[in-house]
Amino acid sequence: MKFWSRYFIPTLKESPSDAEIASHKLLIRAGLVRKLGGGVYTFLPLGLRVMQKISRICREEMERAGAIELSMPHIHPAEFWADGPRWGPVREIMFRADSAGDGRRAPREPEFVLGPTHEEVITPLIKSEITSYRDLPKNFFQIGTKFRNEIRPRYGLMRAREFVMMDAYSFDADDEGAVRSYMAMKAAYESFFRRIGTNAICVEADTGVMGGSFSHEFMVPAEVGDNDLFYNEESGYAANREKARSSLVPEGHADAAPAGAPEEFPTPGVVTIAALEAQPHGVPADRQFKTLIFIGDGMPFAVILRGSDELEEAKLGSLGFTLTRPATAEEIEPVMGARPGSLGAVRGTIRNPAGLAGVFADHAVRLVGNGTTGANRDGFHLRNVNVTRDLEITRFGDFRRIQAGEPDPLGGRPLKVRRGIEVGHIFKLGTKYSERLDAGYTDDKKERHLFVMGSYGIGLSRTLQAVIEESHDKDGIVWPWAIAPFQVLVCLLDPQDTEATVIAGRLAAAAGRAGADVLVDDRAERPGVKFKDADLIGIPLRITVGGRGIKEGVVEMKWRNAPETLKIPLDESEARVEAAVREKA
RNA sequence: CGGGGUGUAGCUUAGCCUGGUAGAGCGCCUGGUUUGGGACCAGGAGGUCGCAGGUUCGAAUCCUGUCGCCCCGACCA
Repeated sequence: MKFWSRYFIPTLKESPSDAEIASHKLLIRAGLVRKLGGGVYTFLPLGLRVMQKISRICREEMERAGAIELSMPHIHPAEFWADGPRWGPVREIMFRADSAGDGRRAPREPEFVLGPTHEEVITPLIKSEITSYRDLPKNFFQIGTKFRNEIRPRYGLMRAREFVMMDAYSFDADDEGAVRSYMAMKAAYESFFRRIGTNAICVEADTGVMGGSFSHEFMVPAEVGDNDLFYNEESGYAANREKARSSLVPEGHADAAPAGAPEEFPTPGVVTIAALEAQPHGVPADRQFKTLIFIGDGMPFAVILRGSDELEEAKLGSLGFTLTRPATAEEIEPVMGARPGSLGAVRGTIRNPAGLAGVFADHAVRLVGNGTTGANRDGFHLRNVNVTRDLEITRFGDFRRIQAGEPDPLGGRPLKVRRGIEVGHIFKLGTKYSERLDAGYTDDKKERHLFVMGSYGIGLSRTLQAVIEESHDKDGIVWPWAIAPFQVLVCLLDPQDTEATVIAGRLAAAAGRAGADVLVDDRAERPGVKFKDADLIGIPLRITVGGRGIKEGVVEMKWRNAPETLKIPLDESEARVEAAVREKA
């Protein structure tokens, strides 16, 4: 039990000017956190209590799923990262942790870095500690601080430079085992998010810089989220934008009947889809082929889309290049024979086909019959172009950015879209890390195999804020019971009144006996101030003890998420409070 | 890192364009009146106007630089 007057809950009437979104304002106004610098926050007592509750539930669910807790260092010798597979892409977000030197010079290369995640630390550890199939599978997790020098920290804890994360790493003997570990984590995540009272949705996700074979994200729906998720409740399909597919091309689709042979026609100055759409040419965008050239690991390749579609660049990851970027006009011309705006993939028109690593077409281009594309000759296009007959396609794939309303890939129902906050991510890594670090075990036939790994993360501090974003009203936070910093607030309106103080003490004790964390507002403030603060900090159950009620022989019970105030006769009050708490807990 | 914005008391801010003694609200302290949804009255403390140069008789205000913070983009839990 805590007394407000002796505790520390610095609430604010006004939001600081640097807070933009509701949850960020409330974090600060309700006295949960204070900013130290950009993306760096102190957890005040109330915020810490919520973090601890979230962490505890997370720990319980991870342990229940068979994961084992450990704790790895926050500073890592830099060579652990230099030896790893992703030093390049990750180093720009890593903090270096060197000796400060003489203040003028710092070592050119970092000696230590602050851990942004721990694959590079745990894999060598397990490599040296686990050598036999008898010790597999294993799944290790930890809950602690991560450091990432985000290019742009934002929205309070939502994207911070220092944040609290649960990260877990599974090691299995084979792929089948790795899938089992992955599924166990997926179930643990679902249970965790449900228990803390958030409505996180699991979606198919892109693996990004982590690499690996497949992945899911857990998203809390919110307007301020920075990711679009496409879904259909009936089919159960859900994926984030980078991964979302739709089934635009019907099963058994055949090319349209050719209207004739491809025919070159002059299009001086026409270098955009829109220009070709306009008169005098009048070719609708969805009858055009869009030909984009990228460089993948140093080699140019082409991507073909419908003129009306946009490329989803993340989907190029499926091509297997480790690094892709758009090609420059200077790189394109020698290979294609023309500059951007006049490009195409019609057989025989590419100047140096051997110079291309491939021509990859989005499935949707198959819908284009007798289309128009660049002639690989500046100022000319080709009409009557048909996919199978005319285009030089290495293979089809999913490359386009999808739109809400398109048919979902499972049942063809319209996809809906909404914004979401990514709070958790699970990856099936496969052998990417174990291969690079040569981490493996010996099986019962004395043969050596690589560990098949998975890695799993939940942004716990981000989750805290996502819950606020999801659960607040105009007056303040509405905490779910399980993670509320206190579950019961006994609001003692007049702490000078001895009788009321005694009653408040008894009710607080009763709530505590029933298992609630209790806060007693014993401040010498006016009732209005106390009520406003109570709503702001969002304690689920408020018990008001005041002179007016006592005169009537009642105390009042009010749930934060319900409008009505219940009057409870004094002689029943302790039992009623206990019962209310037990029902929740 | 590119683009935009902003920096004045613990918080929210006015003043800046058009240079001339730095103002308000909230919060805080004292006294009084109040006391069931952010009370009222009176008094008070608190600011080298982010920092460094420059222009000027004189700079919060104009100029240059620099730093912090916020927003938009790529990235992420």
